[in-house]
Amino acid sequence: MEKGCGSYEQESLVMELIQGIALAKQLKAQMSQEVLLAGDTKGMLAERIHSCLEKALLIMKWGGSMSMEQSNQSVVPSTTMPESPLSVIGSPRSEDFNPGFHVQQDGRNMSRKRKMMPIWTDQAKASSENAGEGAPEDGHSWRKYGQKDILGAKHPRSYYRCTYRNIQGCSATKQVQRNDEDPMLFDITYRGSHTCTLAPRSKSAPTSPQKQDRNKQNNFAITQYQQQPDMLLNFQTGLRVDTQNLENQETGFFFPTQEFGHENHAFTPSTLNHSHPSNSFPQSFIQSPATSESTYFSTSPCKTSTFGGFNYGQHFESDITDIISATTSGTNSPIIGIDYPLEQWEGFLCDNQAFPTSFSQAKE
DNA sequence: TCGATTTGACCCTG
DNA sequence: CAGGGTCAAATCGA
Repeated sequence: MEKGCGSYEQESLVMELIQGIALAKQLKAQMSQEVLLAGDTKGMLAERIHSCLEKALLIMKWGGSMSMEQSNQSVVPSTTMPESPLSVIGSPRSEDFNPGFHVQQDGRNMSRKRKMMPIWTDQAKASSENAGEGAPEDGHSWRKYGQKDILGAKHPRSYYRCTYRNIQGCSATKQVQRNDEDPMLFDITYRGSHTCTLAPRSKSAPTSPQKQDRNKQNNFAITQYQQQPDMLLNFQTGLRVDTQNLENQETGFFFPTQEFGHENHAFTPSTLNHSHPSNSFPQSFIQSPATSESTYFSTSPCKTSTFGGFNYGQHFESDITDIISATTSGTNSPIIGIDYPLEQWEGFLCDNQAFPTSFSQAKE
């Protein structure tokens, strides 16, 4: 794989992120008691900082992780959101690195692909509108393809895939199941990320030709982890770095995808390896498809998510090697890289020692 | 008519 | 072999 920008800088970034995580943990710990007494705003903020730092770290290490062995230095996420009953899905599943593969008719490929899927869990509370109905709207267009009664579960599990699967080979799927304890809650498990460039359901997010050109220029083309189109849009058009409002912001820390804005998402990668980030800058964010839109269109103000399932286990390396080679050697893969120059990241990181300060979406 | 949903069957994994 | 995940034909509805 081609190296992106210098690994030294990237490693430094990773170190900074690790430090940030540690600091956030400290902050969270110190605040925990008062949080219990005085509401959770600060605690939530700390939690979000922590979670987002972890996420950022994972992002930073994403590319490098491909060639690294499992490390005991993993930054193990220690917490989930207090209100989240979800735990990390820690099974050693990785991700769908090549959504460009069409729908496999071959069962072996399919199972292999299934194994490679990244997994997020999310939890959304049913709104009054959709209470008693299906899964809450998350801004993406899903098509139900199955339903199954799950052993020990009171409610059946529904299976959805991206509507644009056939058109663009988008491999994103999700499973929706009502929570046993609270039927108003939906446990949502996402697999794979959206590779479709068609506009999400609730807003138009056209992919400009310039974006694709710039992607080529950036040449970060790690394509195995595809982006949410809306996320690309966020990066391209809406991202701004706000280093001043952090303390004033009730909701504080916005990740570029916005999902941390007013929803309580806990990003808890099951594994964050710490080793040399020798690969190019990771292009892809691990992002819950639901959350990319949910800030705008959330059906619920009470939503938690957990990211997990990334475990670069023994099978990972061999699996990914095949796919990486397949992907990088090809020229017609549906590459959608982050449309955000690395220099901007670096600048951002360098200019904000207390990284992350605050991402927020520039909304009109 | 076409896209979405339902549902029984089949396949894969552990 | 059991259970979960997906397929695909049948059905529904706009």
